[in-house]
Amino acid sequence: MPSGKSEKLMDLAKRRGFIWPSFEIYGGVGGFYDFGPLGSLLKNKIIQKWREHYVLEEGFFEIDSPSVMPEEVLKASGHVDHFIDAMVECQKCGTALRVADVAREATGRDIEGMPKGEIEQFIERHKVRCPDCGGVLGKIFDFNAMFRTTIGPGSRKVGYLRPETAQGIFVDFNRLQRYARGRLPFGVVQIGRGYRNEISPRQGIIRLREFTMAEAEVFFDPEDPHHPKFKDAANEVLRLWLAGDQEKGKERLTEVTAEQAVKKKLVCNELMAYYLALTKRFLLDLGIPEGAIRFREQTKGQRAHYSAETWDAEVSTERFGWVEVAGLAYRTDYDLSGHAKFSGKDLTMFSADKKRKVLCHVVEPSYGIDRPLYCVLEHAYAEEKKRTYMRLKKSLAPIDVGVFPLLNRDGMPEKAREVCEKLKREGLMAVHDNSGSIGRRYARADEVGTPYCVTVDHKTLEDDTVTIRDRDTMTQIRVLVGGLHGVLRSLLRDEIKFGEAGAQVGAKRLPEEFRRDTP
RNA sequence: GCGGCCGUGGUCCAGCCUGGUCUAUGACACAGCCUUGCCAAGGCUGUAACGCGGGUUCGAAUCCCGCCGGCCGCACCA
Repeated sequence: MPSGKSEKLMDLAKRRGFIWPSFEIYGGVGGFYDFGPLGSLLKNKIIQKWREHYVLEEGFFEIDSPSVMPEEVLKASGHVDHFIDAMVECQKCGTALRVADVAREATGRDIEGMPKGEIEQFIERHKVRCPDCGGVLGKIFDFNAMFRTTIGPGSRKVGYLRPETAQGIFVDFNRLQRYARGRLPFGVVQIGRGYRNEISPRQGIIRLREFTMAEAEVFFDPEDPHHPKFKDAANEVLRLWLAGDQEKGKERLTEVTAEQAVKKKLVCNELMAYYLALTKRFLLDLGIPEGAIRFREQTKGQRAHYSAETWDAEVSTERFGWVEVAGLAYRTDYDLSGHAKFSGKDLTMFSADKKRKVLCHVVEPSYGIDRPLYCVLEHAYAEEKKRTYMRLKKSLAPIDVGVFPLLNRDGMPEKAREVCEKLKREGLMAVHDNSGSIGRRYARADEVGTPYCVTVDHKTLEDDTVTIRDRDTMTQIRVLVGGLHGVLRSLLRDEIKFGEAGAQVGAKRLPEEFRRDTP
């Protein structure tokens, strides 16, 4: 058995079908992971929560655009030119190396960001050779981290797998702004896969070559960066790690409310502050504890080519330290201007309020889905004495309820199966399990975070009641089968307290108040 | 991509140095049956592995090479 907590978590995740290495029978490929049956359910629930915040609450428009994009789009977005590393190939042994690495190893100097021509001179002047075989280095070439492909037969039409879903939104801007009917700000979201051909992926599910992202582009008038519901978020406390403090090597966090952050100009505008607050709420909603959340301002050198200010939402993990789970970037008019220039189309918008044309600016809250999923698993993982269980939020648990017979005889298995089928028909994710002992079945359910277990026992056969066991407290209540679905539903939605949802187990008769079929 | 370590059933591991009774050890997990009146109990039975490819050898889990993958450090992470 593995010893560390994170090893045991990963063991559980693999064993029980949350996360698997992809293409395993062929030895696997780095940077790719499969979600197993439980992982898929969990991932979908996380996405569902995100939709609740951004599509329902914020009223943003969700679109779904292709993963393969023609070259022009990514030229305009700057990805073809900026999403790159300068590489050099050894003329003798043929290995490709990052120029900046070779140069640093050989000369101790950092040439990051140096123009291509100068790099070649630099290599020449310092006689930098291949660190593997000592061979002469060839021409500098760019390694673009996008996966390249061709569209249609032949190789004339170049395409790329999108590195972010955002560009699919920007290129639809004209149709979207018409859909928004002149109202600003408005937001558009897209949930989908993005692709980045990492040179060397590491850290399991944290650095993937193909991953799911949920991105929101909030379009606004740069002269009016207000959020209509800002007061709802104004008092949310944000823990900020300012760029200035990072540059000075200070670990200090600044705690301010969203409102203060704007007033003190720690954050560029009200919209940014609002979405920082919303991001915090989303993470809390996933069950990440408040103390494990912070916002780190990217320093100038860390920021993407399109960004004027970026905040990373980070979650503290045992295994990987602080993990970036979302990036909130002030993209200004970079993308719309770029696409306007490259396409020749007018991408301004007529503001119904201001009665004038506006070139929108963009604040982009962009979330990974895979990383938060890992964080959720790690924070939910709990060990108590001999018990291992996932303290997942009820609304995130892949399985809602397990249904077991107490014993495998006297018609209990049949009855349990019948109850399980009924719950499934009512729309609950219910699973039946009758192998091993009752204790083992509870343990199996605990391990994957199933919040409730229903047990059919002898009393069920007499009075049609079953017990419901609570995952976290291991206590039980007894309810009528007829009202079971309603009780479970209310429990799962946190509408009633467990102890008040049914009769105490051990009571000789079900008290009157619980003798009704629908609570 | 570099340097170091590593890769045996679902999981964790023994065996490797010192090739051969290895038709591969153990534990846990899983499936079936028995048992079982509520928290991983017990009994029996069963499924199941030497990362991939090449080489050395009469013979390779074991020695050598390449590839793939993993972990740690460096770098990268728009």
